[in-house]
Amino acid sequence: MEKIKVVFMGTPEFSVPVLEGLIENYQVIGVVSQPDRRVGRKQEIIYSPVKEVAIQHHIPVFQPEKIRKDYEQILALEPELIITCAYGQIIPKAILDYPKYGCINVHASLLPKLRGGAPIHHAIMDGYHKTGITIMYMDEAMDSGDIISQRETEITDYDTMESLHDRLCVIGKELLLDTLPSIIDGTAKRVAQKDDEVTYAYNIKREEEYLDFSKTSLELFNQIRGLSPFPGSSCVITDKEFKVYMARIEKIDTSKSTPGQILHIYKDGIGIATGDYELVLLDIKPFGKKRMLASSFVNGIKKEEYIGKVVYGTKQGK
RNA sequence: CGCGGAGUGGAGCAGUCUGGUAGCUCGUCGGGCUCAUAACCCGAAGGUCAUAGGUUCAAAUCCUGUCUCCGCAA
Repeated sequence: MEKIKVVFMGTPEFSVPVLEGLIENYQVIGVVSQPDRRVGRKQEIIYSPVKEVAIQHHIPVFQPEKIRKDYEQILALEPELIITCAYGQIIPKAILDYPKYGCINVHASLLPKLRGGAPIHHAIMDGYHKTGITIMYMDEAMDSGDIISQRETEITDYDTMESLHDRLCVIGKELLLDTLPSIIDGTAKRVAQKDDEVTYAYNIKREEEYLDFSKTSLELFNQIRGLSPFPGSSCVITDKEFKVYMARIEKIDTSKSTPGQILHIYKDGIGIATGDYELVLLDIKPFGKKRMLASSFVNGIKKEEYIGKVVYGTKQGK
């Protein structure tokens, strides 16, 4: 049997297992990824993870600045099937209508929940207890097309954005490979999304990283885990900026304390008052330093200089 | 050359301004106490102070170059 000609569109690490799965089983004739950006302190050009994989397999890479206008090269490949996964741009109708077997998207949530660019972060931040992968037909809006298949995974208290990401990208690969045969032979189901159940998961904005200690300990706990390790949650302790990557909740009523006040220096972390219970920061990165366990950080400080001080979300928080 | 921070025993820090004996909190190892312990007591090991050069009687400390790590901005 001749292999179907597939074009893959994706950018970050999340898309890599999906692409690799396609390369093993289908004929990937082209890869589309976001344009190279200058990254880091030295403004070096780093290729996207998807582009790296494509180069390794000698697959042509296309990086249009705006695919809405610049898509002729992609159609010229004559793809029979297009798979997208965290590509980062809206695909124009001219592309959607072209392939014989359609344009299929792999999305990291149980649609119609969490439409948008940061479904993994938001699944944890917004307190979801389960999430998953959706395979769907694309339409011209964001993540709103008909659903073909879904697969769930539980979110535990130990999950971070990183652990959930790593699990979901494997599920995404498996579910896509399990689903594609039915798409190709025309037996795939096609279920419209329920409009009244839609929620959104927009890309994380800078201000969503700041920790507001007047919130509840659970909200803060979810925020920290949902942003760990990237981009991380931020706060300011004794005038120095910190990133926070993990915390735990200590069941001490702190509703009468000033939110953000440091109540205890524990052996494993820094105990801070929130809107309800104490939140203990466990895994942090002080300004200019490497990421470290809070137990290590605590070894290097004079406790009496910290206890009683108030922690803010930003320097402007004062 | 976009802006800024940092490199000191295994970990986290102080010491640097004002040059003069390598310090603190942990960890590790040995011993003690204890029914027991992540608790407590006693003791020990472990550091070319990122790196190269310069100034000096003397450099972790002052000057210059280099490397590495980190935050911001993009």
